[in-house]
Amino acid sequence: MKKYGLSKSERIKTRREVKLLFEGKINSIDSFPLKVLYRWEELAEGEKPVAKIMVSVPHKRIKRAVKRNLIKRRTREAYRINKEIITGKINERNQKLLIVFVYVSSSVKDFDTIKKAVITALNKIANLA
RNA sequence: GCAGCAGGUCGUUCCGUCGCUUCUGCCAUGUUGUAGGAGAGGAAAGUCCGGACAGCGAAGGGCUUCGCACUUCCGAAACGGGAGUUGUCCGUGAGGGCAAGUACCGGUAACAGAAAACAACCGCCUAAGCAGAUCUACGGGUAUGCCGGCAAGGGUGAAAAGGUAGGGUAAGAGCCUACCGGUACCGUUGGUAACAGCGGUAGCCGUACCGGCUGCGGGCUGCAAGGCCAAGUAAACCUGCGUUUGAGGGUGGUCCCGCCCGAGUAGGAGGGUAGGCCGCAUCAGAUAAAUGACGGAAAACUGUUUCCUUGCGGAACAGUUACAGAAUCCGGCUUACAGACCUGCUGCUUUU
RNA sequence: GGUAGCGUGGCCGAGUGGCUAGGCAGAGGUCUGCAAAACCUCGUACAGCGGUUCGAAUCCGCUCGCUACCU
Repeated sequence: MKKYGLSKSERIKTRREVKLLFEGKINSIDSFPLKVLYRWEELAEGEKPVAKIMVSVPHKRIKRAVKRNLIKRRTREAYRINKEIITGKINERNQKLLIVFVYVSSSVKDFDTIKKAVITALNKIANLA
């Protein structure tokens, strides 16, 4: 796994995994302007320990597609730069970690604000694990 | 110089670090390599029109229904575009917006007003016809009434049956005449045409909207169309109709002509699934949806400050750099948009 | 992605071209010793901007917001 990469395999792409996050017993962290939901999963046959993420920005709060895209890119970027915070824990537990970042503000925040929120959330996940 | 109108073009650039999607090659398959290439728009938007494409019985006829409607050219087509015609509204102006087939038939026109369309409430008139007090020279016949006539005047209204003047009359009226305005028709000139100009003829003379009528066009549904693969469940239950005496279905709002399938079918309640591939790209081609993040320069614009300068300008600081993100693909329309540039033109001001 | 529909006071909701009904809630008053009930009175309502028309909630465009359906 690249140290600062974020390829397809590190993103949640199937309906099954989304269902797990929103229907099962989940852990939630508020870190304005984000709400972070995460869940540890046992590895399936042949899988390696990995963290998979998705970013959600509701149309109800941000009307323009350009702005929603911008927020998603900034959030992914902030995770990409700082994901090493949790990579150690994942290898230690030998599990799969699913994370979803839900944007809860109604205005577009700059990169620094989002970055701080992501770092705070990742640190909490690492400490609680 | 300032303000503006019309048409067109563009709509940030460069460097560094770290990333994303995809294609090709290589090493030989790293579910995470390496090298090189490609990677949002003028509106990608709204989904308002039109087409390609796909499925649905041949998509045939009648009725119904929907859309369009000055002329001409372009266009595959469009409720599209160019140029033009007429009317009307806005603007000092350059210009801009809107409208336009037809009038045989029908409907509507609140409130106000006499009346909103074969007009007659007030009003004006009493010539002709009938009756006829007073009067009478006994022949009549006045006032008046009846029967009627008229459309000039009436504070309304968005709109009132062409306007002015004269004649005419009982009173009046295009009833008649002159001039003016409009309409229709004829001729002629120009124009492909809409139409315009000129000449003549006809007293032919209010308006708006809608329906109707006429002509032309349209089958419907839309890539969640449609096709394939994989996985899984329930061939079970209830009700109606039916098995060659034919239920039901096979595209449209309905009917008809004809054709086909047919032993099940329609509804209810309940259960399962909701993954992948094609469609889907002539160098964007994703699919929880890539095309970016951060930092530093440059450029442009705006504002402020002070200084220099006759002035054009220069410097410093601050701010701004829009609207907006492809999802089958094209042609238009509409809407959003910081700012810059080009061409033609208009108004005002100044100088010559 | 595509296809439909809706928007009328704080809330619900009628209104098919002529002053925008009605109910609930709210405010003030009458009544009462005080309340309730009843009665009377009151208010920047047609999502926004244009167009057609003498006149638009209504008809026609565009914009905004909301909802439903198609897999």
